[in-house]
Amino acid sequence: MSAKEQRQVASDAGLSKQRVVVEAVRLADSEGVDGLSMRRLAGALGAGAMSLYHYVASKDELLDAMIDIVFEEIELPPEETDWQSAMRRVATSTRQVLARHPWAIGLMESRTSPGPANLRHREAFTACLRRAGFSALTATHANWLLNSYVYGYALQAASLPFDTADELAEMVDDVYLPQLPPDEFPYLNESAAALVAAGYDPAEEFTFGLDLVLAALEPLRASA
Amino acid sequence: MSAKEQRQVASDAGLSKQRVVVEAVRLADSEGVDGLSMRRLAGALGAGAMSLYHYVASKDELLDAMIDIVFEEIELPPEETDWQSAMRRVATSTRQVLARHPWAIGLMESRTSPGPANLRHREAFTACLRRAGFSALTATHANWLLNSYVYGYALQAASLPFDTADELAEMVDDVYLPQLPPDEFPYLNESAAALVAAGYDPAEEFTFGLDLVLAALEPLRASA
DNA sequence: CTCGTACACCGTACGTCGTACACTGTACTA
DNA sequence: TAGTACAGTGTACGACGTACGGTGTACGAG
Repeated sequence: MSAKEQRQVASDAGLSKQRVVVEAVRLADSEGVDGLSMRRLAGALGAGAMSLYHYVASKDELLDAMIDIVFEEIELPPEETDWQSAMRRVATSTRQVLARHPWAIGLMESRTSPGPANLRHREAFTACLRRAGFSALTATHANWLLNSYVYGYALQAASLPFDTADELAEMVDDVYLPQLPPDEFPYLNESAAALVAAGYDPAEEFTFGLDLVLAALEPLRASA
Repeated sequence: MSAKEQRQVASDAGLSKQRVVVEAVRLADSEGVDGLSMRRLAGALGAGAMSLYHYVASKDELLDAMIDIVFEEIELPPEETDWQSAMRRVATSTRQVLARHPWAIGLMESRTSPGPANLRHREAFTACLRRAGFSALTATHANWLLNSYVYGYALQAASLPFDTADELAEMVDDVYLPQLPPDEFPYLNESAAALVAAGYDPAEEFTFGLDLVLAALEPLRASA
């Protein structure tokens, strides 16, 4: 039996790096990244804590692998459409994935080496921009700008406790206004009132900035 | 002796919430947020670990207070200039502060309630936009867009191990290219080469996106 | 001058964490 | 059948956050 077949059998019945990391992501999703410990993870897998170290060198490596799984979930830019539609797809997908795994945002800051899925993603991303007529340098700029917007948006969204217009209205009345004296924070009070009055939907906020950024980038590409 | 005077004396000699939090920020800056423990913090202050709990209810509250100190360091928008210059000042200051305290970025995701400095900052920020002629709704959009860009930029920058053109060139040759097979990652290879050839300076990247975003927002304000 | 009270501060202890290390059992090779 | 490799584990160590029950000193009341 070859080493590969052994690996195959092992992954059918017992543990495997894939299984460990996937379960870790699930645990972090449901309990938060602070609730993810090697012992709890092992418990969820029906194994002893130390068994995990046969598939992961350390918890740090586990976290790196978890981040790369998150990147795997992000759509790659489709090749058959115009660059703006493609980027919109990627950006939207990224936002959704990061909303699903909010712990990933905070983790990205501290880990420096990108995983394979991350690299594949960057390659496809710049490929799309280059094909659309951006120079290598401008594509780098666009890359930074778009990613900054998406990550920053996800970061802000993760620290907000509401997702819909109704939840927002509720929070404004029950939580925000009580702690915002109108004489000290006139503009925030005005904003809060205006948002509630307009039926402001936080879900649409993302599109606004994204469209603005894409439109601003359009004239920078050397049209084919 | 009034309670206030007592507090004054105490802050001259012994501990105080201010001293605790400031030292915690210093520790997180030098050792990373993982290196910040109540015991080590107490040690740095020449006190016992449990003494800290007279000034801070829990480590979570300490982290919240640390974040608010970071917001205190960010410049408020000056009132005497045009809105673009003001926003540029704020954005640049935010970027610098977050570069000084990279741990703060990852912390923002998990803590939901904004501190007083954060609120003051938001108020001044929207005030500036409203005075420049943006509607309350558009000001909210601009707020999201600008903050997303700045936070996202800081997040990406924090996970990069280089700050100057020279360091970049060194990293490209020694670390990136060796792990990027040209046939699998043609565009990343091209980009890396183009950046090094152009003497690309990462420090200037921030300005590019910021200017683009500001210019894109300009037509959205109802000119006075 | 003494006592009671308040409060800043701390020592100890508990449960949990990551993980080093030495150990099982099982499966396959020779 | 003996040997080897390796998946999986049990125990133990040092560090963590923090509950709890102390100390000591400062000060107003008697």
